[in-house]
Amino acid sequence: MIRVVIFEDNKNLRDSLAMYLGSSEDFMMAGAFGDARNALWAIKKHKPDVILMDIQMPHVSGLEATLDIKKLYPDTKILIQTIYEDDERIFQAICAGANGYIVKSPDPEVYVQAIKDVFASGSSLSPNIAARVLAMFQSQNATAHQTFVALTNREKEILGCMTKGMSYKMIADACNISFNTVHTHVKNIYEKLHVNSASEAVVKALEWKLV
Amino acid sequence: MIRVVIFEDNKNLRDSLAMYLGSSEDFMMAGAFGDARNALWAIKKHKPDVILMDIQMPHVSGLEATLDIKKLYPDTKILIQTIYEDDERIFQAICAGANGYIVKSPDPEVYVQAIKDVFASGSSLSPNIAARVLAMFQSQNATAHQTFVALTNREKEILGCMTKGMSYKMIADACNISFNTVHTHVKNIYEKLHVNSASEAVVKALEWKLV
DNA sequence: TATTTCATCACCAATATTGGGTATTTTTTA
DNA sequence: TAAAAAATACCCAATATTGGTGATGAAATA
Repeated sequence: MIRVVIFEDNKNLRDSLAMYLGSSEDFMMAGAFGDARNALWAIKKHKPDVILMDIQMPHVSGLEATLDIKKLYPDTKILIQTIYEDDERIFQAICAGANGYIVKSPDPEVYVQAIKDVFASGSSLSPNIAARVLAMFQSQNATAHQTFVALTNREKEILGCMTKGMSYKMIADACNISFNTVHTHVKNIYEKLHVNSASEAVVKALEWKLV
Repeated sequence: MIRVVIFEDNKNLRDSLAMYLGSSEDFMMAGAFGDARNALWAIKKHKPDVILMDIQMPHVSGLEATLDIKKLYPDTKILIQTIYEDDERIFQAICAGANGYIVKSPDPEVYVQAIKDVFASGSSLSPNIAARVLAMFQSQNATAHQTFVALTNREKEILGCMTKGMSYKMIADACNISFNTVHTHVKNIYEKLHVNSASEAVVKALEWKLV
């Protein structure tokens, strides 16, 4: 049996979920709470295997609670359930240590399956959440713009120096060219990148993985 | 009906999958191939909605094929199916543009559900693959340094402006403070970050996710 | 071969940044 | 409530950056 604790501020949903899960032989409902203020105490007392956690709750958000719980009980699986599908919230939830993220559904079997998956395999993502996660993952490791910004080798080298915070003088020294030549290259880089300061150039260089 | 093409070198599995999916009213089996050498031609001809792609295949690996297909047909969903669950392969598959990643299963319903999910929601991940992806995601976005660099809110705000390439003047304007105050904050930021130029500060801000 | 691109260098002038110091007010914390 | 931290602001001087123009030789390209 999987010991489950629920944090969900909507009383209706909380009660129906508790009843539905409690009536199953696979689950042992260890507690259901309307907010996460006493979450740590509840975890300590009820020792759940899986926690079903709403994001939007009064007093303490589900993300904060997740962070706190994971610090003390890293092995307890936390399944975020929410109506929000924006990248920012998904991102925060994952970084807080969530083991799964499902969108609220009227079908209780969705919860049953997700809890079982989290318990057995360590994770569960709704298909549309999975799509967002993969997209974020891809964009973090993207190499898209390289083709569109044609920096010469020297320019890339100098831009690389700039991302290390080097001044014109230092770059000139490192590349064995004159200060004025560095200046010229920098001007060309700025034009190609459509920027007009070192900071902007550095940000683009890192974002677009030009160096 | 969802048009499906299969690339799978194991003839037994390929044939049984084709038969199983073909007998369903939800799917239209548009082709099943033992390797991906003529993948692009096959896609062009059969115009599938979803491609079931094995990783380990003779001649051309499923990852290479995925990369090639996604370049020309970015909207065609590619579902990787494999026995491998190592991080490296999962990582490569995602970066190649895969929309889903499922572990081979003896239960054909697993494929049915995964294909439907990919088609409807854009993605599908086996629970244990999802766990690996989340773990990679978390480690990539580890926020170790935050605790050690105590920037005030105002300082973070100004550092944020700097990552957008704004000058002191622009920052002063945006934050409704004087040029001199911006100067003071910048000096404090540089001291806390142990840097002495905007570029360096911006790089650290991005690397350490301080903004 | 003619042309274009790349890498190099120089000069000038305007503007921006950086580092130093000092100081007041407000907010937070002990 | 007293002390500390944060946010505000100003001054000065040295240095760095930015944008402009112009130019040369080498290498790649058409």
